[in-house]
Amino acid sequence: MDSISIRKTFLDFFNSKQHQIIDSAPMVVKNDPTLMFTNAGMNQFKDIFLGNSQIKYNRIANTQKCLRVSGKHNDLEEVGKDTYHHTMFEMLGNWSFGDYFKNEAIEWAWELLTDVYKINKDQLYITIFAGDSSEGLEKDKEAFNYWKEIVPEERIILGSKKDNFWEMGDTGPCGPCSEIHVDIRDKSEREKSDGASLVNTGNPLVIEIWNLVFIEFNRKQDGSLTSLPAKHVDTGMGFERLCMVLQNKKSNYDTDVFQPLINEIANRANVKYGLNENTDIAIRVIADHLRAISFAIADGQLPSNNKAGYVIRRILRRAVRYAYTFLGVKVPFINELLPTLVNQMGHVFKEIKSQEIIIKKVITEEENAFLRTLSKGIQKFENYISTSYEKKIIDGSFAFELFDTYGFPIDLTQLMAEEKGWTIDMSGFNKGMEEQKTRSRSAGAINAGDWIVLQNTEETEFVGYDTLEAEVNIIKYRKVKSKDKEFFQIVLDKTPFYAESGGQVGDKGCLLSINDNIVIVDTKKENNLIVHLADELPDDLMKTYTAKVDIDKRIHTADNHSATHLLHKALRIVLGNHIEQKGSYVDEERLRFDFSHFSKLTDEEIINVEKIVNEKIRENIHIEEQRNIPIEKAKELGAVALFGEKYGDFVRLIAFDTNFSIELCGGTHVDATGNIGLFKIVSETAIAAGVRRIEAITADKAIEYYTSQSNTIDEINKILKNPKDIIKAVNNLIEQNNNLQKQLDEFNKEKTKIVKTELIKKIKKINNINYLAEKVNLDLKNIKDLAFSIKSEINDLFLLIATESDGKPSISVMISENLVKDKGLNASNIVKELAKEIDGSGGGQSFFATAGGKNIMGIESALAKSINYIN
RNA sequence: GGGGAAUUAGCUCAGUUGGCUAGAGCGUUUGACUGGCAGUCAAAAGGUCGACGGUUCGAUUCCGUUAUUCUCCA
Repeated sequence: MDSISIRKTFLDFFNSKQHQIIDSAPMVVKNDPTLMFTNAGMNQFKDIFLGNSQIKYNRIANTQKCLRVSGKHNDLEEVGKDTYHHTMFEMLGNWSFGDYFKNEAIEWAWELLTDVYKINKDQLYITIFAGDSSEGLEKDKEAFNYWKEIVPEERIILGSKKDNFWEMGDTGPCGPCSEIHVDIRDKSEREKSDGASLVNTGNPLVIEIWNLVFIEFNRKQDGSLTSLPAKHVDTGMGFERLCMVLQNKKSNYDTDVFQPLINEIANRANVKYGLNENTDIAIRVIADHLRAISFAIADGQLPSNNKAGYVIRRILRRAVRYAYTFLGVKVPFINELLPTLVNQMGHVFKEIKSQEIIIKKVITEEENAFLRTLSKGIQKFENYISTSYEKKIIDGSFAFELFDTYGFPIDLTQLMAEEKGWTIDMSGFNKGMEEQKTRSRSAGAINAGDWIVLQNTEETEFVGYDTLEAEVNIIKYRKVKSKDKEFFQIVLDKTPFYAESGGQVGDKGCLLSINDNIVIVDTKKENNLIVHLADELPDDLMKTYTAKVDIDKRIHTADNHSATHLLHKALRIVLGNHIEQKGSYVDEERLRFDFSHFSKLTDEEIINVEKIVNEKIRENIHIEEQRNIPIEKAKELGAVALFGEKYGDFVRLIAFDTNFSIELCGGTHVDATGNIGLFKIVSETAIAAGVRRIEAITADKAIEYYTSQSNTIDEINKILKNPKDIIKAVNNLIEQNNNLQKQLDEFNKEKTKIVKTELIKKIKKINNINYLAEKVNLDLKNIKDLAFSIKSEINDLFLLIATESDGKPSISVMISENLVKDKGLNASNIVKELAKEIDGSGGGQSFFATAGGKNIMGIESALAKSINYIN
C-alpha cells in the first residue's frame, strides 16, 4: 500500500465511524507562550482539554503536521543518525471529546490495524498502565479487560508511569495510556526470541506504533489528581512509521514517503544511498529538513534571527552543513529539491504547492547566506591556526567564539582541526556554553504563581466588538515575576479588551470602581484565555468593576487595521494575485504589512496603491461583519484565508464592499472606511527573499505627516525668498556651493603655497640643519598639509609651526626622517617638552607631532626654545 | 528575553600599546599598445571610517547611547 492510500484509508476509516475529518492545524503555533511549533496531534485541541473552549464535534480525526525541534521534544540532533527520528512528521489521530472512551478506542484501533491494514496479529503487543502506588492509582483494569477480549493475555504488558501515564504539563488533564507495539524483525529473528521482551527497550524494530491516551484526571497544582467529569480520548500514530510497517521496510527513510527525495539528493550529489554511513546520514538529514522548512515557510514562518524563525533557520543550516561536509556540495542545492517534495505532498497539503516559488526563493537565499557565514568562519579559523601554530590546541574560548559569535558549527571546527592534526579544548568550549545557558535561563525565568480561582466560569465572553466598556467580575488572577518586574494577570468573566493577536496589539485601559482605578497595561492571549496585565490588584477582588478600554488607542488601531485590509486588496489589484500576506502588525501609531512579492515596488505602483486605498476611504464603505459563519461559507464568499492562521470551523468575516475586500479576521475595525481619513505609505523595503514590507500611517498621523512636509516646503520657500521654481532654486544653490567650495579649496591651496614659499625663504641653515620656527595663520588641517609639503621639498628639515585657533595655541613639529635616524631627534618628544610652554600636552610620530594648550602667551617662548634642539 | 560581534571606497575586505596627512583587490573612468573584440600596462576619480555624545593636544581606534545586520542561548 502506498503512503497516499495509507493516509486516506485512516481518514476514511474514522469517517465511517462518524468522525469529523478536519484539516491539519498550522505547524507554527500562535497565542501559546509555552509552544513555538505544533509538536503533537492534540495541540490544536488543548483548549478543549483545558475547558477554555467549547466542543464543536465530539469525534474528530485528522493528520497533523508536527515539528519537534525545541523544548521538551527536541529530536533535531537525532535526525539522520538513526532510521526513525524526524523533525517534521505527520501524526494520525482520532479524538473523542466526552463521547466514546476506552472500549471503542481500543476496538477500532485493533480493527484498523489488523482488518484494514492487515498487520499480522502475532506481531502486535499491547501495553497498559500498571498503576502507581505513589499516586494511589490502580492498574488500568478497564483497558486490560477490553484488550483481553481481543488479544491473548500474554501479549498484554504492564507499563510504568513513565511509559503509560500521559500528562500534558505539570498541571492539567492527564490519564493512563495504552500503546500498541509492533515487532517487525525478520521471521527467523522473531522465532528465536519473544517480541514481548523487547517492547520499550529501544530496539528499532520493536516499536510503538499507536498511543491511545485516556484522559480522565485533572492534575492540580498541589500534585493531587481528581476525576474529570468529561473523559476524552486522544490517540496518535506516526504516519511515517506506519508506512514503514505496512511497506515491510526497516527504516522510515526506505518508504515511499522519503525515497523520491533520497534518490533526488543522491543523484544531485552524485553518491549512492546505502553504501556509506556518513553520506547516508547526510542524505537523510537533508530529506528530513527540507520537509520541515518547506512546511514551516508555507505556514508563514520565515527564517529569521530570533524565536521560531531562528529555529527554522537552524534546521536549514544543519541540512546545508551536512551537504557541505559529507556530500561535498558547496553550492546552494537544497532549494532544487523542492519540486520533488511538492510533487509528492502537494495534493494533500495544498499550501506547499501554492507557495512553491516563494519557498524555493527563501531557501536559496538562506543557503547562500549560510555558505557566506561558513566561508567567514573558515577564514577566522585559518587566521587563528596560522598565528598560534606552536601549541596545536584550539582554545575552548576561541572555538566558542567561532560558534557563538560567527555561527560556525562546532563539529565543523572539530573536523577542520582534525585535518590539521590539531585538537580542541572541548571542556573550555562546554564551559562557555554552560555559562551562556545559565545566563539566559536566569534572565528569561518567568515565575508564574498559581492561579487563584474566584469563580468557576467556562469561557471569558469577549464583548469588545460592540462596546468599549463593561461591568465585569474577576474570575481568576495570579502574580507573575520575571527578572526585575512583578505584575498580575487577571482573567475576567467578560471583557471589552482585545487581546493581542492577528498582528493587532492588545488593548490598554483600566478597571474602575468607586475607590479603585487599576491600570491595564496590556492584554494578551494564552491559548483562548484573555489575560489582562496589571501592575497592581484591586483591593476588593469580589467586587464588580467597570472595564474601560483606552478609546483613543483602540480607535487609531482600528483605523490602521481596516486600512491594512484595504491595502492588501489594493496590492492584489496593482501587483497581481500572487500577493500573500506574510505578516502584519497594527498598533495605534502605524501599520506594517509583509507580503510575498519579488521586486521592489516602483514609485508609480506605490502611488497607485495609495490612490486605490484613499478612493475606498472616500467611498466611506460600511463594514459588513459576520461573526459566526462556517468556514466553507466564508470561502464561498471569496474570503481571503491566510496560511499560518488557525481557524475554527466558525469564523469571523470582515468585508468592506463584498466585491472589494473580504477577509477572515478577529481584529477590531472602523464602522466605515471614511473614519480612516487618509492613508499614506511611508516605507517599502525587502525583509527576506521574495518578501517585502510596507509601512503606512493613517488618519491624524497621515495628516501630521503631510502638514509637516508642507511646513518644510513653506520654510524652504521662505528661506529662498519665494522663488518661482523651488527645485531649480535649490539646484542652483547646490551648484553655487560646489563652485564656491572649489574656489575656496583653490584659495586655500594658493594661500598655503604663498605661506610655504615665504616660510621656505625664512629657513636658516644651522649645523647643517634647515631650521625654521614660525607662527602662521592657518587651520590645523592646512598646517599639516603645509608641513608635509615642505618636508617633501626641503631636506634636513627641522620645522616648528605654531598657530592660534579659537583662542587656543597649538604647535606642530616636522623633522626629516634622516635627522630622526642620524641625530636621534624625535618630534614626539620635542613637542611634548615644548607643550609645557603653552600649558598643554601632545605627541605623535617621531617625524611629525602636534600639541595643543591653553596659554597663547607661551607661543613665543616655545618658538624660541626650539632652536636648542639643533644646537 | 539575555549574551557576543560587525558596520571603513560602487562591491569584498585590511587597518593594535590613540598620531604612518585612511589602504588592498575587484569594479568604474581616462590614456597608451592592438585592425576590432579581448587583454596588458599606466594613471585618475571615488571616504561625514553607521549616527549622536564623551575622554584627549589629537579618536576609524578608547568609553557611553542609538540604529541596522549577523550570531548563540532561552
